[in-house]
Amino acid sequence: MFALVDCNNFYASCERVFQPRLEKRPVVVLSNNDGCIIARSNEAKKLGIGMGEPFFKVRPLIERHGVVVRSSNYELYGDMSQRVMQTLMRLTSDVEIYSIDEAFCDLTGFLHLDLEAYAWEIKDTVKRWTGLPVGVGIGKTKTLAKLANNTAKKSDGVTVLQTEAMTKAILAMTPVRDVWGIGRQYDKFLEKYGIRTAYEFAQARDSWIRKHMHVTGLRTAQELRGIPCIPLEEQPDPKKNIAMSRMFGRPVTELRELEEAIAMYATRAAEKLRGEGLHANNMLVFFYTSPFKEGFTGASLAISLPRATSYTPDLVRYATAAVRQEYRRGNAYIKAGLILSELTSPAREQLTLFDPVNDEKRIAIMQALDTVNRKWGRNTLFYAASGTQNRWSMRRERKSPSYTTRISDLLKVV
DNA sequence: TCTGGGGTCCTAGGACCC
DNA sequence: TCTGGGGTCCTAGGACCC
Repeated sequence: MFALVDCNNFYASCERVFQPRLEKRPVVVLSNNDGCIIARSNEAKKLGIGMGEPFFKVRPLIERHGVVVRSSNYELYGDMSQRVMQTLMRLTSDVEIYSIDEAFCDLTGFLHLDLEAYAWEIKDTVKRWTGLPVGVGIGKTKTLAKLANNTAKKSDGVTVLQTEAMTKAILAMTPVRDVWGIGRQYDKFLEKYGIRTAYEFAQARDSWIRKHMHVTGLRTAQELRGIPCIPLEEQPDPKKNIAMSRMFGRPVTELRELEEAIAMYATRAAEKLRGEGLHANNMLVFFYTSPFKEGFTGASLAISLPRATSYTPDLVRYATAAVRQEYRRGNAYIKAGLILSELTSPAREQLTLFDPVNDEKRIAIMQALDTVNRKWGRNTLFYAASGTQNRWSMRRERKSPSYTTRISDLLKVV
């Protein structure tokens, strides 16, 4: 048996923990650059504010109903997420952190318990220790636990798929697009063949599913039938890509600003890379103008690095060179970014024959840099290439304080 | 005027090898 | 009458997830 624990309206709920006056009020959280709606409290959902909708489109509705709007505050959400995960690890043994607001638990060692009571204990404890509401779904496979969690959200917060009959009943009630692994395209496809519910999908012929939806689709069907195909993964696999991209706060036309931005993204990506203990062999640099406007254009350049590296100055140099090569005067760029790929572990890399590089010195410099920035905050030390003004940086006009991660933002009780 | 960011897996098809 | 068989590696693109 697996449990899926999922925080309700996670970002919106995080905002509420430290501002209880937002309780019962509609709250939404915006994406980076204050562009789209990415989280909504139940009250906001009821008003008809859709997930992913551009802020400017729903703005009249939001103002009419006095909806509370927040820019996203990942410092806060990341820290609250850790608290939830730590709580779960105290309550059960095997936990897979699936996303910032969700975790799977393997309940193999807990089958002697009353699972429903146990689910309630998880829910109540997380609420008490972190202030966040969660839903708990339990089923024979991860896909069924997900499904149960879906149901839990609509009822009182806990659903356990104990018996075959109950599982079947819930499958028959669930639209197939709500199944984990079935997205918009497959939903459309399945509808053509008259498959509308999770139950109907689970009944489809294996060879037919395999042919049209490949092995992943077949796995999903098997899981719905109660046959586990997707194991719990406690240790995350090493990352295969590290990306860093942002929309600009306003269009960028100057080469120098574009270079600054990409230098900053390269710096941040290099930090992530070192955090994973990996080196990159490949870099993709891209930037483009607005796809919503006439004359949409952009550039992307893949660079095969001559030597695997996580050394910030190297990455900054290649990234800015790519920008200089592909930049075209007269374009108003709205977004830029880079992706590091072919990540390898330094221990098993091939050195080039004539390698003039003093690795020890470079490693020591990066360690010092990371240590200072960890202790004193991001960008305490930074490369001049990323500029000092950053007029292009993203908008975050309605951000709440970093209550749990900055001493200056601590909540004051007066 | 204003439309997010970061990931994974799978397959088909081409290039190439013996 | 009618062009072998069996592989690997790589990439682009499509699907999905949160």
